[in-house]
Amino acid sequence: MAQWGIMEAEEGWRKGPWTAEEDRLLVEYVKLHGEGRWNNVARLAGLKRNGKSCRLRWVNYLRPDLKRGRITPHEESVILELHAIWGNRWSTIARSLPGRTDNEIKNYWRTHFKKRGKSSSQNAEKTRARLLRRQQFFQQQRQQDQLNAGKTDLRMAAAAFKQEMAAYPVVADEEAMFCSTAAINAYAAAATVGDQAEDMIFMWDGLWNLDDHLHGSITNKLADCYTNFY
DNA sequence: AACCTAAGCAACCGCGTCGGG
DNA sequence: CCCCGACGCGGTTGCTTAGGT
Repeated sequence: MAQWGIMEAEEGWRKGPWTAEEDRLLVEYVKLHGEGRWNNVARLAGLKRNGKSCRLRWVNYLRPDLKRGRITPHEESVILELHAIWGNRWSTIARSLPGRTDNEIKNYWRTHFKKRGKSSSQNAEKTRARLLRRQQFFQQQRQQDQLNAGKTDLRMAAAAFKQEMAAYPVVADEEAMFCSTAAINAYAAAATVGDQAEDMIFMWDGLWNLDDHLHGSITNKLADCYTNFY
């Protein structure tokens, strides 16, 4: 790959993509000296990389406990759930997903959930389709729980949410779209219960045009609603 | 087949925090 | 108490790949 080109900083540090040989040297270094003291790598391992670059390469790519492959639906749901709680604190979220890095989660979030402006209707369609798949997953996961839980407060929670939503201005710019775990779970729960799905669909739709600065407060309120479900 | 665009992802950068001297 | 180096985190960049026209 010619990504970034092959660069050398004025200090003599190499930049850009790592070669297999560099990877091997770094792995050898960590085997011998353990993680940390990254600024020693250049001296002890013969790498022309600064410590920061070495640490990043190790943490995000070379660590043996890293999980390869696609994010599973379960992991996706965890990401959504924790993002609703923690916001963009990717490292905090990553701690709950063994084998996944903050960088990976951040990239995943940005790619799948942080929707950008243009062709917004297309984006909306794609996201709704994704939501549907997610909903199917939740349906499987939670069906049993729902049956056991007595599936009571759904309509009440939806009504409460409608009331909350009415207190906030709606922004017509889909740039501000975001996903809320509470809404997703609520949606999934609604689908599980079936006859109350209409209210939950309203809940979801209400989230499409929220401005970013409302994210926190809305998320908290949704979390409250969500708590009421289970 | 050629071109275009969006998605995916590795890597960089800047900044904040922490601990040792 | 201050300074400085090491480290960690979140945001951003830009190249590659995949899919669509």
